[in-house]
Amino acid sequence: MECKAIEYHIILEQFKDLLKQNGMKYTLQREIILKTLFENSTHFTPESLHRFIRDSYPNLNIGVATIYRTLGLLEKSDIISSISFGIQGKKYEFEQTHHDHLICDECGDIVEFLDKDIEKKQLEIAKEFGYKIVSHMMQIHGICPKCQAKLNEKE
Amino acid sequence: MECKAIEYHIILEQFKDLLKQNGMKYTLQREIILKTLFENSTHFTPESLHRFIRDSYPNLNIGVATIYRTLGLLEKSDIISSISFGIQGKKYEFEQTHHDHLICDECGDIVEFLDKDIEKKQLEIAKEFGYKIVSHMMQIHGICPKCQAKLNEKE
DNA sequence: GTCAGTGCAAAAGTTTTGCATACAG
DNA sequence: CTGTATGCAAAACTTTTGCACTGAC
Repeated sequence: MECKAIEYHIILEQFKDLLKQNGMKYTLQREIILKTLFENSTHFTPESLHRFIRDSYPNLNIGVATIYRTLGLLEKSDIISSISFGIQGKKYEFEQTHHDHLICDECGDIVEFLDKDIEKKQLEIAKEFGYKIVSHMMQIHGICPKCQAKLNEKE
Repeated sequence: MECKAIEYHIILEQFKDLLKQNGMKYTLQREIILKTLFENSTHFTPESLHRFIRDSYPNLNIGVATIYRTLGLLEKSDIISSISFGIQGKKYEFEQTHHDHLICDECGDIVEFLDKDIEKKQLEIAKEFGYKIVSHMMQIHGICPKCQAKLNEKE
């Protein structure tokens, strides 16, 4: 917790600097969106993030447009990243160290993981085709243990 | 070429059988959609596929709804598969043997590849978390050699 | 003939844009 | 004060649905 709090201030300062450098303004809406993404390891869709913030800050009355605009800004600044999880649509998450996703197709549960061998292989493949790597992502879709149990019960 | 022609008939027969088995009908629209996806290794969005077919068969007058309905049907039947390529949206391709994608973020070019070591690792990871694997996918985003050259010229 | 499939158009979602107002710098 | 950011509502897209009609079986 302590650790996270410190990190957050660093992130916030970086964000403020970035805004200042680009002649942009630091606003309560932008901070709340950043904070919400930082504090919740959930993967938000623009719509779910909007709902979550409306519920958490009933007095704020934040608009959808602001959500979309800020998500775009944060993503372009590499502070958050987005991935499309198939039928669940595009989701955003705070950009921590890179990791991949294991997704349950039944309940939508998401496990994050990182495998060094795979990371290394990816670099090799990009090199082989002469590509300059920008990012990479991997998703494994499956059924989580809980849902497997549930499905077995039904039979 | 010869080889592809033979394969296509096999696929078409399988598709017809599948339709018959489920009390569904074999229609010209369905065949043309299947054929177009089979013959073009391009990754189509519903919209680009619609446009392509309208252009290729001006007399057919196929509706968007049919495109969406048929893509859904073909995907559910594991004849084609869909992936979301970030900003480029959801795209469909003929389901060949499994492979992954290397995508140029500049020009949208897509290279397909397969790496056995990564495939093996994915199975191990799923197992580790108790997931029953359904599918998996990997995307490496980068800049292709051509675009790298173009970008260098500009400077 | 029967019933699933189609095209069309309307509806439902999702994301973007224009504009007057609010508010950070 | 100035000009960027916001909320709102309209617009632009994308995808789904309802329905009368067509066409496969």
